[in-house]
Amino acid sequence: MVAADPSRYHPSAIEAHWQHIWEREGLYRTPPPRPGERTFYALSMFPYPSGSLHMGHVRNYVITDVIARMQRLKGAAVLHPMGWDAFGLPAENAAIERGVDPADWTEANIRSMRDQLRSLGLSIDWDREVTTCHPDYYRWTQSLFLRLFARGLAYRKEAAVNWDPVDQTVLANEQVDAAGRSWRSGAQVERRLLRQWFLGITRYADGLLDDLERLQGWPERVRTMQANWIGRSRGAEIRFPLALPAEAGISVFTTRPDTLFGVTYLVLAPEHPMVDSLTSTDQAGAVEAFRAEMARSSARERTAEDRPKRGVALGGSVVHPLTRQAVPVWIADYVLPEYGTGAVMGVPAHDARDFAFASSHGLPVRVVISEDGQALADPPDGAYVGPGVLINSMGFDGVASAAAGPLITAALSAAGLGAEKVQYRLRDWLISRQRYWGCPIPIIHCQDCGAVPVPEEQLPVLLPRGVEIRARGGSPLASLEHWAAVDCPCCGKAARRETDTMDTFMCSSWYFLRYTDPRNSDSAFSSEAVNRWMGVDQYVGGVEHAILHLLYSRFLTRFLADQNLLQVREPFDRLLTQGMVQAITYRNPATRRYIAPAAVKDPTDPRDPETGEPLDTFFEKMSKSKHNGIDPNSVIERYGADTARMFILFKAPPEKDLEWDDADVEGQFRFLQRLWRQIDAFAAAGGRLDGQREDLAGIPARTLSPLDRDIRRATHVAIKEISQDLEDAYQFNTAVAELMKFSNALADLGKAQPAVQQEAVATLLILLAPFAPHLSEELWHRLHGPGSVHSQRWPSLDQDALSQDTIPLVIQVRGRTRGTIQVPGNADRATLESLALASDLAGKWLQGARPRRVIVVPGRLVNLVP
RNA sequence: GGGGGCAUGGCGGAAUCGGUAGACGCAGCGGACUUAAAAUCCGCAGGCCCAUAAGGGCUGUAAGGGUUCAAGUCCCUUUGCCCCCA
Repeated sequence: MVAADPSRYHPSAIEAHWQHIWEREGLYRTPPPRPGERTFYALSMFPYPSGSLHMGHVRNYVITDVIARMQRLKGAAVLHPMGWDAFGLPAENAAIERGVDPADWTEANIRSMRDQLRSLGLSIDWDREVTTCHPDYYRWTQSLFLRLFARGLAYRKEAAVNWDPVDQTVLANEQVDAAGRSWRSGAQVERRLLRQWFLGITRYADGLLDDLERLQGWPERVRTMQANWIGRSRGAEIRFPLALPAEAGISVFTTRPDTLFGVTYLVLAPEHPMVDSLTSTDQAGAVEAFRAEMARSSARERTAEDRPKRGVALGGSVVHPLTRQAVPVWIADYVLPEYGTGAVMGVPAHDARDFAFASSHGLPVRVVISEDGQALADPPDGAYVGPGVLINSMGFDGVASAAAGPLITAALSAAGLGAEKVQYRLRDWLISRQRYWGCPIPIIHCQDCGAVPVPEEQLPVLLPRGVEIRARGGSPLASLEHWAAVDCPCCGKAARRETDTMDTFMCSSWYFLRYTDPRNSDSAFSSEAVNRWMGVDQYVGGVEHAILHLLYSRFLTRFLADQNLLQVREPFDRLLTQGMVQAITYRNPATRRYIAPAAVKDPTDPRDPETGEPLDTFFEKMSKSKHNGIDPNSVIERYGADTARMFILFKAPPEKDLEWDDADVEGQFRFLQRLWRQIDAFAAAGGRLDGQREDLAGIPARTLSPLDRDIRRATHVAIKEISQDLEDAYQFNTAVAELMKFSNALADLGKAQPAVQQEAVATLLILLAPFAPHLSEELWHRLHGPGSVHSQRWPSLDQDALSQDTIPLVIQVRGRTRGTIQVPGNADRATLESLALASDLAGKWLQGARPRRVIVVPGRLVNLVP
């Protein structure tokens, strides 16, 4: 308890006080769950330690904290940890720009962010903190890599990769945006051929796709996004031989084998190995020039749909597998080497992209499907992609297109020129990064033995300290001879370490497993601990991780389950994707410059402080460039963490975007002050929460005075509504509204009998505890409540307390509401009908007519239909 | 282009299985307290219309249509916005 000025609410005084006490007493240390005890794993996506907490973090962690606190009150053993996604480029960029050591920079950021997190009053067990850049963590990331390597799921291959010329590193496809720019540096990404490490996620594609259906606790749209990303399509692989009956040829994948007879050309990726042998001498120059140009542009650029499809004929041709006619071969920008077989068959009549390509290059269009089976009189003016009946297709004419695919595939199969095939959009996961500040890949390259794993007992392969990091020139580790030079663990000869580090998504794809057993030095986690806590009951984070982080985590969880290292195959049972925190933004429409809100004098008529021009206003995600960021520290300093928490929860439902509004923050602060005064008045009148409390549940509601009964009803309505709001869909906004209603209903609290007062106040403080943990704890102690408010039991609902002698009944006439009458709360249908018919409202609106039909909804309404 | 979602007062948002639309809050207005202001407390409040008033009527959930005793909620069409994939 804090002494100063007891009648006023001073959050700054009480919050630090209670944070200190909770920590000292270990209130939030995860209890070892007893046998049979219900466990609950509440997890927030751990942050990158950038050094400053922003409002998006606050929203994320407050949501998870409310859930964790509520589960504790409901008697569960709760795991609610926090950690740091601590490898990554910003630390390295800081090293380049300011010469600081990435490790020092990261540690300092973690310290300051940890302090900021503490000031929010989160019920986190800090003893379980996990930091991915610490050797005692990344030792196990390396071990995980070696497990994958041992099963052939980590492998090296030469690949055309996305090269970021600014950050001097390779990027995964997912890290390149639609405009072909790096997600981090914003640079135009180039394509290069490099030998890189990959993880075989495609081997798990079917399982990852099929099990999405079972993730009923995930938002539909996240599951859809993952399904699209995996992109399974069924079709056929078809071989176009160079000549018959020759063996060799070009294989294509198509989802439309039914259009095979419409093929008028073939297109290869410029990088396809067959390009040289199919290029005629007179086309050699044009082909070479085109390939050189393609090497400079990214995959996204090449396939962008709004630009013309460019290509060059090679001069050579292949043979159609069924018609045996010659098919000319082209190369074009829109075919990518790593996609399918790197070659597609061109069917301009039935594919929009092929039609566009054929039109601009004068290639013939051959219609083989028509809606009614009749041949078309005129050449089509666009591709027909719908179903129909085959024409011009040799023996397949008249067959429905849906049935034709398997028939044609079977014919090809018989000829040894094709087979059914399932194709995925998902690629294997490229994890090599030519950077310093990441987890070293524990591999040694030996002239004789090849890629040799570092023996498990030699892990971790420590990241060397004191390394000079330059802006350009690839991996800093590669030039570190004393580090890279080692003996081969197999043959003992001089060998060289792998100098690439891992994609940080690798580190963040298993951290939730480490939390269950964070200090284990013998293994990544014990099976006992991991199986006791996994899967995560509630995962909370931003929707920006809907694809990558969540898919990678699912993949590694499945892999470890296959290794019998854990029992669950899916890591996250329920997922909540919280909306962005937005703030008001001002922009001068003429200059397109953003104006800081502080510089705008009159928000009702916002004008440019320099020119006086009127400004556009809208809500956008907080960011430095838009000058609209709100610093959580300043909000906490001014109003306290409890107000910030309440505001964020109340202002919008958790999955929707939230518009920051200072006036609403103020309003929330006022509510907490009002609550404080309310409880203070109760205390001043001698109210306490210690000692034996009378059990009101046994006393029938009708024996209480009307006021006692009203207050009890408000108490139990609050229990019912708030429990419901926190049960299935997390509706924190309406839960806070119910707390306000409850408080408003206690205006005459002091006139109620002591037992009713005590029940109301204790209930109010316990229901409030997950939302405003400091305020509720302080008031609980002022009233001499036993122990901590956070160690109480969630109040249980007394149905009888909700009962009312009379309730309003809506009278409708012909479905239109005409008013209400008071009826006994327990009246049956017949009584309700006769009361409704006898009412003044019925008399007025029916004017003596007898209703033809009467609909009675007990407890709600009676509808009279004349 | 394909897939998914959303649209409710001046604003953020409520509304269980179709059953009094606008809970709760912000902003606003009126009153009390005060020398005054702030703070606090009490009250009003979707729109339009009638009435001196008490009160009453009509209308209203992007637009249009449908199902139903009853539609913000279900179905169809249109428009606008957002997200994902191309």
